[in-house]
Amino acid sequence: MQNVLEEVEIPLISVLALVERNGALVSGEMLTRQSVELGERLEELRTSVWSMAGQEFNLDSTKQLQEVLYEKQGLPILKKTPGGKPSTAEAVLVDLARDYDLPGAILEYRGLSKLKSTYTDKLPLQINSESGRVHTSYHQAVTATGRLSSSNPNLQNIPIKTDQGRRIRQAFIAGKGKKIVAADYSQIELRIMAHLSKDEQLLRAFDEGIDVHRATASEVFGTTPEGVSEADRRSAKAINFGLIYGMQAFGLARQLGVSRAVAQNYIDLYFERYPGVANYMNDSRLVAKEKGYVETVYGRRLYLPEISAKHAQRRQAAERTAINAPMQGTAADVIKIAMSNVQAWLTKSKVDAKMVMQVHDELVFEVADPDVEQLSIEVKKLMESAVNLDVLLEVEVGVGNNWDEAH
DNA sequence: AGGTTAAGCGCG
DNA sequence: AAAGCGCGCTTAACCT
Repeated sequence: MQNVLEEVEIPLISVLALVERNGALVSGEMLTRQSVELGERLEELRTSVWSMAGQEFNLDSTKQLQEVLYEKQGLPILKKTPGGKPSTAEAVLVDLARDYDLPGAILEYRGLSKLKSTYTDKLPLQINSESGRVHTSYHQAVTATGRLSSSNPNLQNIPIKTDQGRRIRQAFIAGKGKKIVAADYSQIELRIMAHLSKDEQLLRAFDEGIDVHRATASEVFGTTPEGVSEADRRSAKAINFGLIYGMQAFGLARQLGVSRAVAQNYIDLYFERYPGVANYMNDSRLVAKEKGYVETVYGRRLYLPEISAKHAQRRQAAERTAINAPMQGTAADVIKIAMSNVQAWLTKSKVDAKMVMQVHDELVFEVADPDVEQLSIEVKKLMESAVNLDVLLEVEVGVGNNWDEAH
């Protein structure tokens, strides 16, 4: 088994070097403009928070914020940090925002501040003056699961979830006469869960090419697929993601804002409908305990010494890792194989295209206009056929003038 | 002054 | 927050 990984990891070294050298073209001007706008907005928010709080303080200071919220304003302490201090984390402030004005304003400030300090301020400074591009470093031997990591700058956490965040992504552009092509594996970890668990119901869902969250919702909540409400689909999506991470009723309840009993009921129903998945979860824990490690489809191992720990919290954490690592790790193996195959094709085909980024389940290319169609077709084919599992892999390809448009 | 940790949050 | 997995970066707080 080990040699399977060597066949992937060793050629990948040169692919990664090439991707790093290619670099991503980023418009420093666009980002700098956004920094100015964000600065003005943050200034307004700061003043408004100060007036709500009845005092001036440093919004970036956790300590001062704790004093203002919990001592001066007397808001209830819902959770504490591991260090025993009252927490001001996002999830806590979202809770508090239902009953008070201040937490919401703090959250807006925090969100925008993060975008400015990490992205719009910093990325322009990291543009290489010769290439006009940002050249990240990809690390092949950092993560526990076999994923790559990216640093200086990290291009695997560029914003996308908010409108302001997407504006940052819009600064990742294609050169003159070129396009950005982004190719994403669709639901790859869930598909791998279907492969590993051999659950008939889940395999069939992917075979039929249907919306898997909708299918889960219809199974768990006992409706027809067409009759699934938006809320039920959202719950099913949370269940599906939660399963990949080894989440239990407590966490699902928190995620969905329902009681623990209701969450437990959802999980019970799920395992009833997808018995193969239930077995797989149990087997993962057992295998980890017996062998001391778990492995991906291609034999990448993760040793879990704490799987037999007396300390329940640590043991349970190891159990969650035992469940998650084979899925996350197999997905990582798959995209690495795809990257090697895609680069081999790029090199011999002479299309005017470069692989410029990898973001866990996504590959990003910069492609000359005339070659966009050919590259899109070929990359989709190579990614979907990188490996042969019991479940189909599906890749979605998007094209645009910038990274945001390509999604 | 400079390094490390804690808290928080961006992404898959 | 985490009884939800994997990362890296920023600021403040803490320490030598």
